[in-house]
Amino acid sequence: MRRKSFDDQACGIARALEAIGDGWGFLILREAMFGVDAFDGFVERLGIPRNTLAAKLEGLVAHGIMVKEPDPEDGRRSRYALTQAGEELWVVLLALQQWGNKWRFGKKGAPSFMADRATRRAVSTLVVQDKDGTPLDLDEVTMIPGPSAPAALKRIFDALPE
Amino acid sequence: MRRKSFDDQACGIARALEAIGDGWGFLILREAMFGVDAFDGFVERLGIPRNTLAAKLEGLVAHGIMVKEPDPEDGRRSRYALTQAGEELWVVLLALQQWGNKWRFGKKGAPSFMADRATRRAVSTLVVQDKDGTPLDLDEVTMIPGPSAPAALKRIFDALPE
DNA sequence: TTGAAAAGTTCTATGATTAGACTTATCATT
DNA sequence: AATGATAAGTCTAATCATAGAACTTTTCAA
Repeated sequence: MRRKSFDDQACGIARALEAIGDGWGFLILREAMFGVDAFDGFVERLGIPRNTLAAKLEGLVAHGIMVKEPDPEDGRRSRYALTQAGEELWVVLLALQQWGNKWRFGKKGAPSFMADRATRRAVSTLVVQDKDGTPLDLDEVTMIPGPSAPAALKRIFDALPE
Repeated sequence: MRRKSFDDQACGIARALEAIGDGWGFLILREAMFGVDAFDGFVERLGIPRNTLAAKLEGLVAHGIMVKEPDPEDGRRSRYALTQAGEELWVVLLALQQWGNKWRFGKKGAPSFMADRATRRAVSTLVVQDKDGTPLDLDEVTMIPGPSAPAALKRIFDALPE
């Protein structure tokens, strides 16, 4: 059955996930951020089935994360590029990578990481902080309704445990 | 058909996605981070089918992101709690939320956001920076093979365009 | 002109997801 | 002690998405 839509949820996380699609979406973005822009490029790098890729790219374009344009130098090609919104997703990918590199490779350590192109030093670890720059822990943070939140949502947040 | 595994990919992003599972995985984590710890709690908050939830929770536990333990005060209940690894995923959720809040709610603005529990001010926007604290842009960053990278992977990185 | 490359589309088999009814064990109430 | 309600799943059926591979169409290069 069709997967339930996350988009109705009044939550940026759900909306972001709806736009990206699924795991393939993240991996397509990863490749796009590091140079791939051709259909067959994604197929080769990811091993994704062609029909699946076509559907995922269509979704990313529909959600304004990528744009599709004909290659001016080769009429056979299409080029897929990140929009501004798409580029800004690199923070999400970095967060995923830092977590995966820390927790999913044992003592061998990570086989790859993002680094400053100039110095070739790893990008620094993301930290969550206060407006004043004080680092925050998960238990110091809560979810708060914004100005546009419907009353029902506010009640939910008031009822939050912990 | 069974979705292709991302786990073989020598990349922290793919490994993280494999562990989290899919969109439901992220949403389950979101709820777990803000107080939900019971099976029915997830069902009610997410509207997720019970069998799907059972499968997702099993996956999260198997990957060391959550733990399942009997409730000492009520023999009917199980409690699902985040492990250290699971808690550290909140950076990923925050990145997703900040992106979704910025790009997916139009001019209405976001209906909810993460805030400092004490001051009730929004957590500050995540910034990618250099080891020295200099902010970095996507085009100043590249993917680099780590010490444990197999030779084949190093060749791939050498061949990276841009 | 012939062949290869690029970007999809089409096809089939199979696994995954959904919704809702059902089961089992435990708790609370009479 | 019996009854009903809760909690956490399991089971079943229909529907959907995915994988894998072959196929089509357009464009380029030799």
